[in-house]
Amino acid sequence: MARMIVQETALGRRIDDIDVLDRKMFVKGTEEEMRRSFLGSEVTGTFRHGKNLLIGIGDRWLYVHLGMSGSLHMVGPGERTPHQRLRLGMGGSALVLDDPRRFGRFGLYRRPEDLVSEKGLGPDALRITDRELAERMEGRRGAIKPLLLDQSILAGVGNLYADECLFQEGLHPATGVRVMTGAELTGLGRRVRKVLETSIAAGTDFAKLPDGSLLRRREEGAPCPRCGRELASMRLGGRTTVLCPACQPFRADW
DNA sequence: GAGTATGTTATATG
DNA sequence: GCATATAACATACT
Repeated sequence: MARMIVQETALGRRIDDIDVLDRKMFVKGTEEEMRRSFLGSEVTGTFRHGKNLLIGIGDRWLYVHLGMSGSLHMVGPGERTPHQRLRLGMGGSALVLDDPRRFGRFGLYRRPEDLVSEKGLGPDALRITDRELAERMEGRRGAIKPLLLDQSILAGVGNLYADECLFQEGLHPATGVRVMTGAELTGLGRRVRKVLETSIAAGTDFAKLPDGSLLRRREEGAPCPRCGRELASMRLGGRTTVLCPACQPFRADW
């Protein structure tokens, strides 16, 4: 979605002002380098891989990761957001990175390939094939959910979407990946793409997701969208995990 | 004050 | 090397 904002509001526009409001989040490259490349240059394109976004400006790519609470906005003249961390001015309006918790990051890359290799990212979750997913899970041990969140296996699945995918597939998050069948892995690959596509189509507004989506009300004690029984919550890999114990039976004999 | 939160990374442990 | 758990990061909210 962040990429779409840039595509629709910033593409082709010229940067005439730069405001780095949080140096701690500026993790790669220098402000000098940014000014030299960006000022007077146009936004030429975007590139996304998993949760990482690159915005081409001049001869550099602006790297943006939204962390847990970040967001991108195009704001009008004089307008500001509550937690601005970076502002790129263009003809009065500005592209703003807002992030209350400051877990987000930004920086500069020379080429998109550098981002993928430097971070060791797996295939993008929207484009990964069923076979690729199955292959990359081979030889692994442990519960499926933490593996789904591992950005080096596939890039782009976060905690909430991992829960949604496993729920849709009727798989308990702690299912041992070694006891999963080929068909289950294939189904999961297809589900990952489907869940992300559906969310994007809904503008990441969970209320607009189809009936039967866990994300519409992902909380302990809420009714399971499929069977109506109470959803349970547990911690897995340090992350809150919501599931339906009835629809997602536990089997982890690895 | 305590507990929790959509992510990533470092560190310790088995 | 691999997997797991925990803490840390920084802030908002219940």
